[in-house]
Amino acid sequence: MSETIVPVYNSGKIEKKWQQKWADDKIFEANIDPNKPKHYALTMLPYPSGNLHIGHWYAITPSDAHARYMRMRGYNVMFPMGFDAFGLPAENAAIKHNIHPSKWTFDNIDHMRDQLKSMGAMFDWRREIISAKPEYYRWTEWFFLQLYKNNLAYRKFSPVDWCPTCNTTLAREQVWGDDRHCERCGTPVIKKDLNQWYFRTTKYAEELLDFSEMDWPERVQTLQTNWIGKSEGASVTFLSEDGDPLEVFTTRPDTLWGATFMVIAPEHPLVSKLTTPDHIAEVAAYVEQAKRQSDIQREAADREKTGVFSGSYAINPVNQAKIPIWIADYVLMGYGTGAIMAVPAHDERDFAFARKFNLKVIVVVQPENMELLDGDTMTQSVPAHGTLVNSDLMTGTPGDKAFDRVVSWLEEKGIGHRTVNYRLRDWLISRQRYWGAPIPMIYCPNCGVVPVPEKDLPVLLPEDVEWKPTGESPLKLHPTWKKVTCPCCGADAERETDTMDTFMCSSWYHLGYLSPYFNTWPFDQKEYDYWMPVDIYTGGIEHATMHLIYTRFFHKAGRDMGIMKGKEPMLMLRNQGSVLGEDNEKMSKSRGNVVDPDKLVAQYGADTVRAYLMFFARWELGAPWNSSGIEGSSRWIRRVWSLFLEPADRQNCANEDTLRIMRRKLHQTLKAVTRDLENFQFNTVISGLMELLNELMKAKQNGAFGSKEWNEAANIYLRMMAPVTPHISEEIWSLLGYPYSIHNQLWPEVDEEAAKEEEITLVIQINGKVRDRITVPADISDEDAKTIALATEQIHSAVQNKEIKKIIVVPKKLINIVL
RNA sequence: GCCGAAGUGGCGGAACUGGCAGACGCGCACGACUCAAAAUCGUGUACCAUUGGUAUGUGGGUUCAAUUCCCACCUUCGGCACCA
Repeated sequence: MSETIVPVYNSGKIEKKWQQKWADDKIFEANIDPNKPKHYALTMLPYPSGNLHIGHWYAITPSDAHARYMRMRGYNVMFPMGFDAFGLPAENAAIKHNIHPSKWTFDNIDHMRDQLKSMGAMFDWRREIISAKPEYYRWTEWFFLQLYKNNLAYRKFSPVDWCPTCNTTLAREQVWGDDRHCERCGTPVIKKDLNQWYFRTTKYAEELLDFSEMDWPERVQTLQTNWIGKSEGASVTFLSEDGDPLEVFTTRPDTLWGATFMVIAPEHPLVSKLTTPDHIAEVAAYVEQAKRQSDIQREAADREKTGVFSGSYAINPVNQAKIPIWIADYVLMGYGTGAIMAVPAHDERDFAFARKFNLKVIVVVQPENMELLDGDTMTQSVPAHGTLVNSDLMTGTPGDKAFDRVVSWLEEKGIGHRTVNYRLRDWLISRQRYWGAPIPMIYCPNCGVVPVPEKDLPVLLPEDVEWKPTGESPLKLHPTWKKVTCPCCGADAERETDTMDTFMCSSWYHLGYLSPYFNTWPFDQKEYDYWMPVDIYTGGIEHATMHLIYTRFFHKAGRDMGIMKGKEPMLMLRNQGSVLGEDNEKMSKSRGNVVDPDKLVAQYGADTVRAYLMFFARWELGAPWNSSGIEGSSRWIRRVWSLFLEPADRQNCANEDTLRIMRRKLHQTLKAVTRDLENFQFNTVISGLMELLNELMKAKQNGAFGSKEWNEAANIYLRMMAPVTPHISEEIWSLLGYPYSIHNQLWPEVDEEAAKEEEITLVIQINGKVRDRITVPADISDEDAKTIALATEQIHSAVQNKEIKKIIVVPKKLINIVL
C-alpha cells in the first residue's frame, strides 16, 4: 500500500496562521447591516492586572462560542473586548515599584491583548475601549455632569466607610461580610466623616425591582431584590411634649396602640434638644460611647441592648398616650428616620429593651390560636399577626385586615400615611485616589460648587505625580493641578481632587464599544439604535449587587435624561462559576495552585484549552482544575484530526445499515448540540461531539470513509465544532477542500427524517423493576407492544400463575406489568 | 435568625416533560503494537453477593414508576442581618 502523507496536527502553527488570516480579512468586524438581525454579545471586560488567568478563559471562551454560534445562525454579531483600566493596583504598583500607573496599565494591556488574541475569539478589536484613555474618560466625566444637572448627583457630608489599606472611601456595596471588610483588599473598614459625591440610586429603587423584561438568573434577581430591601409600612408623626415632630417608619401600623416608648438613634438631630437638663451627663456619655463603637460591634444582633432615657416624652397620636423617649444604638440613623415607636409586646428587639429597662408592655394583637397574652407576664414578644385588642376603635379588627384598616384611618385623620422604605443607599462615588476619572467639579469661594463646562472636558489627570508613603492622593498634593479659575466669575478656585469609583467607568462601557472613535457624543446614535440593547451579557455573579445594579441604574437615569432608550441595558444575563485550583482552593500565587493558560496553549493549543474549559464542568457552577483531564480534550481534538484526514483501509464500501446509523447519530447529535448551545450547556455540547466521534470511528472502520454520507458527516461535524474550536475546524475544513471560511458558513440544518429511530428498545418492567428488554419497530402500537412483552420468556415465566393487576404502557419507552 | 443555590461511582459530570441511573471524559486494570517505554488502538470498570439484591445527602410521603414532585431534617457554599 502506498503511503499517503497526512499532515501532522500542529496547534501552534495552525492557530497563528488562521488568527492572522481572520484579522487580515476582517471577518469578525461587526458593521451595521440593516438586512440582518443584530446580536450584541457582551462579556465582562477584564481589569488589566498583567496576566490573563484561566478564569478569564473560562468566562470568555463559552461566551465566544455562543456568539460564534449566533453568527452561524445568521445574526450580525458584535462581540467586543476592552479593559477596565482605572483602579488601585496600578497605583499600588506605582508606590511599590516606582512606575507610573499609566505605563503599568498600558504595558499590561499590550500584553493581555496578545494573550486574548491567542484564544482565537471573534473580538472586533476596532471597537476596543480602555477606560483610562482620555477619549473614554472624557465621557465618564460628561455622564457625571449630566447626572449632576439632573439632580441625580449630589454632595453630602456624613459618616462614610473608609478602607485604611486602600486609603479611600467605599460605596455600601463594596463593604462585605460580617466584619464589614473592603471588597477589594479584605481590610475591615472604619467610619470617617467626609464630604462625598453620591448618585441617587435610591430614586430608582422601585424600578430596579422590576425584572419583567429581562431574562436574568433567578439568583441574581434575588440578590438584587434583597439588596434593595423593600419594606412596606406607614409613616407616623409623633410629637414631643414641646411640639417637636418625630417621624417614625413602621411596618406594623396595626400595633400603634401598643407603643409604650420611642427610641431615637444616638446620631439623631433632636437628641440634644430632647435631652432634659437632669439627663445631659448620661446622654452625652452614651452618645460619645456610641460614636466610638464600630459598626460591627453596634450591629451585632445578639448583643445586649443598651440605651439611656432622654427625660422627654412624646404623645402617641392615635391615643394621646404619653410615652418616654429613649436613646439607643439599636436604632440606626441610616435607615428610615432614625427614630422608632417601640412596641415591645410585638417586636423582639423592643421587648428585650423594655424588659431590661422595666418599660411597659401592652398587648394589642391577639393571634387566634394562642392563649391570651399578658404584657406583664409574657416572656417573649409575639410578632405574629392577629385580632387587634386594646386598640380603641380598632379593637376587634381581624389580623388580615388590620394593616389596611389602620393605615386608611391614619390617612383620614392626617396622622400618618402609607410609605415604602428601601434598604438601598445612594451610591457613594468619590474615591480619594489618583488613577480614576476626575470628578469634573470646581469649588469657588464666590460661586460655591461649579461644574466644569462641557467644552473643557476632559479634566485630564496630571502626568507628573508623586506618591507619599502615607498613601494620600497625589492629586491633593500636586502643586498646580487643582488650581483653576472659576468658570463663572473668574476667581481663583479649586478643583475637586477626588476621582470616580471605577464602577462608574464600567456602568456605560457597553456604549463605549458602539463607537470608540466618536467625539461629539458618548456614542454614535446610529450605532446605538442598531446594536442596543445588549442581547446576552456574561460574567461573574460577584457583581450582582455592584456593577449589575450600577449599570441598570445608569441606564435608567440615562433614559430619563433622554440619552439612552428602553427599560434595560442588558436583556439576558448568564453567570459562569469559577475555576478552583487542583487542591479545590481558590487559585492564588501564595497557594501555588495557579493554572497558567499561556503554558497550556503552548502545550496543547488554544482549541484544546477552549474545549476542555467548556467540557470539564457545568459552566454556571465551575469546578476544581484537573490537569490530567485536559488530556481527554486533547485526545478528542487529535482524534478528530485523524478521523477526517487519515485515509481508511477500506473506503466507500460500507453497507446501508452502517451509513443509515451513522447519519442517524449525526442528526441526533446536531439536534442535541443545537439545543445545548442555545441553553449555555457547553459541557454536553462537547460530550455530544465526542459521542458522535466514537460513532464515526466505527463507521470508518466499516468502510464509510469516502462515501457521500461520510462527507456530509464531516461537513456537519466541522461546522458544529467551529464555535468551540475555531482553528482546527477551519484547518480541516480547508484541507478537505471546502471554501474559506468555515466561520462564514451557516449552522447546519437537522434532517428530522434521518434522526428518527426506526427501532427502539422497549424496557419491560414487573412492579417497576426491569425484567427484560425487547427491540421493536418505533411505530409499534401499544397493543402489539403489550402482546410481545408478555410473550417473552423472562416475562412469561415471571408472570406465570399470577394475576396481572394492571399494565402500563409508556409509548416508545417501557411497559410496566403490575402484579 | 432570614433568603438563595448545591449534595449522583475513585474524580469532573450526564439523565430533554415522572419512565432503563451513571452518557461523555479523567483515573484505574488488562490486552494489542514495541527489544522496551511513551504515544496510539482495543476491552473492562457503581456497590454487594451464587440466581439476585442495593444504590442519586438522611428519613418519610405521593405514584404502577421518583435523581426528577411534596414534607421534615443534615451538610456545604453564597447573600443579608438590631433595617423598625
